[in-house]
Amino acid sequence: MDTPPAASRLHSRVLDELGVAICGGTFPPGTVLSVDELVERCAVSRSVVREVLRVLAALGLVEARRRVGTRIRPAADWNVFDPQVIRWRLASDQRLAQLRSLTELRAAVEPQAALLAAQRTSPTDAAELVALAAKLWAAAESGDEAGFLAADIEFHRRVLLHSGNEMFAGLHELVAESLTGRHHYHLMPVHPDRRALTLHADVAQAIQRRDADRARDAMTALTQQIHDELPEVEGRAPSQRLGF
Amino acid sequence: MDTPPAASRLHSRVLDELGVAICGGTFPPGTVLSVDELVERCAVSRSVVREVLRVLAALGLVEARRRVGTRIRPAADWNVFDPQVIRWRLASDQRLAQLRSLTELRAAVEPQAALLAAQRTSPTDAAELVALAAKLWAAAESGDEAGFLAADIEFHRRVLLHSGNEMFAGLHELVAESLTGRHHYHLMPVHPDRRALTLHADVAQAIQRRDADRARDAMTALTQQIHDELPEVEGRAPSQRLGF
DNA sequence: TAGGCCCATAAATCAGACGTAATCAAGGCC
DNA sequence: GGCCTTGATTACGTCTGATTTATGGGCCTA
Repeated sequence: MDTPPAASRLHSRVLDELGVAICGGTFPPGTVLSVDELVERCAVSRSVVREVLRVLAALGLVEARRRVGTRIRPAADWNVFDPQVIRWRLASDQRLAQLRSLTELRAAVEPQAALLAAQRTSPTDAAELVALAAKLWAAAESGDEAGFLAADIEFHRRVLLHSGNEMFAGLHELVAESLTGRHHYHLMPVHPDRRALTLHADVAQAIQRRDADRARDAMTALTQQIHDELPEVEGRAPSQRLGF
Repeated sequence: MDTPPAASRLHSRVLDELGVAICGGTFPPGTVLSVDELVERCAVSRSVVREVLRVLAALGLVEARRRVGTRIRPAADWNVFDPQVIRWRLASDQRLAQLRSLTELRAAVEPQAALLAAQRTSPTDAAELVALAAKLWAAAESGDEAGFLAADIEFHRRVLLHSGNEMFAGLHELVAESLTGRHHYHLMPVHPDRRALTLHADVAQAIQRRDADRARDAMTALTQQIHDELPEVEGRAPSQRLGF
């Protein structure tokens, strides 16, 4: 079984609780949390609280100082590339702004990844990419939403993995979270349009034919379209609660 | 004082020790480390070891399983965007490959960041960017290596920060580590050439004049040059020890 | 007012105990 | 003979109490 048994219950529960609270703004930067205080509030032992705080510190969310407590750090210091932090932020009322950031990053990274994949991937992997694009097309035509999302995630994931660059590859979870988030919050078109489907196929085909420039251009067009489809974020609107 | 007092001694010592060992290949993926074993080897208490392991688990370097121990995870699962992980990997014998990866990522991200900065940054910040490019030029002409490195880091950092995208901004540490690493391991040209200096100035000027496309193109040329200057990595050469 | 000393405080560390789940192997059943 | 059940074992997970350490702020002196 390759399923990691979902970490220890208490630790991950408290970690998630605090992560969501911090990223969601319940504890604004500057707030201090003491260990004893959290022991009471979360009804767990000091070990659990301390280990959670250590992890949060590693993610840049908090900073422990002797004699004062553990202070929430400003958002600029957070490790926004950590998948866990991304999830917490997507769960906050900043989700739209977060999705726009993620999409802008994708628009920068994925075209380059497609270019590199066209130069470096193996014939077998390229073939599987073409197959995935076809599967995506089929899922769209048959209205299989879940299948479409899964194939979409897998497609973009593979392009990143086949770029032959571990930094790009390390972004595959980020892209998956981004797509899942977009779907989960109903921020993507119900019926994926034909152009997007064509562009996915173009990317796959270009990679298979080693046409690096065309792969990059197709992916650029694709990510640009994804970006344009996101609803405008109106300044710092207090987010209309969607019921999630 | 804004200097975080360098974290607790034991914790950071053991964390760094294990991080370097794992990223350096001393413990290949699959190796299991038990808490008690580490307690002896590092001569610290269980709390310290457990907190360190929790952090390493959060960074994706290890995975704890009941009844078996804490196992090193394959490198593909590591959080390669964590600044600490980046440092550990730059300290390993994979440093050249790591620097190439970082540089390829920069080549994808920084041009887009420059484009966004040209659209979004304030006049004041743009002016400071131009000043920084000039300072860079001056440092190069007077042969001030340390000053050049500092100005270089600050220049690229600001472009990322002024992109108005927190994901790009979150990469500023990564770029700093990359530049520092390149310098520290003597992998950059001793005398920065005139073209790189010109391109820095071009980027700053284009941003100030809101010429987004020119800012992007200049940054593309710049990152491309940086990439081309890196020595070729010969397959999986066992790395000629440089004395560091 | 400036500078240095003292102390209360909360994190950092240590030590030991018990709970819990996953592994492995022995034994029985089909 | 092979598969399933079962129980002992093991190392992580959690809890608790004590002790050490560094530091922010108050207080005292010059």
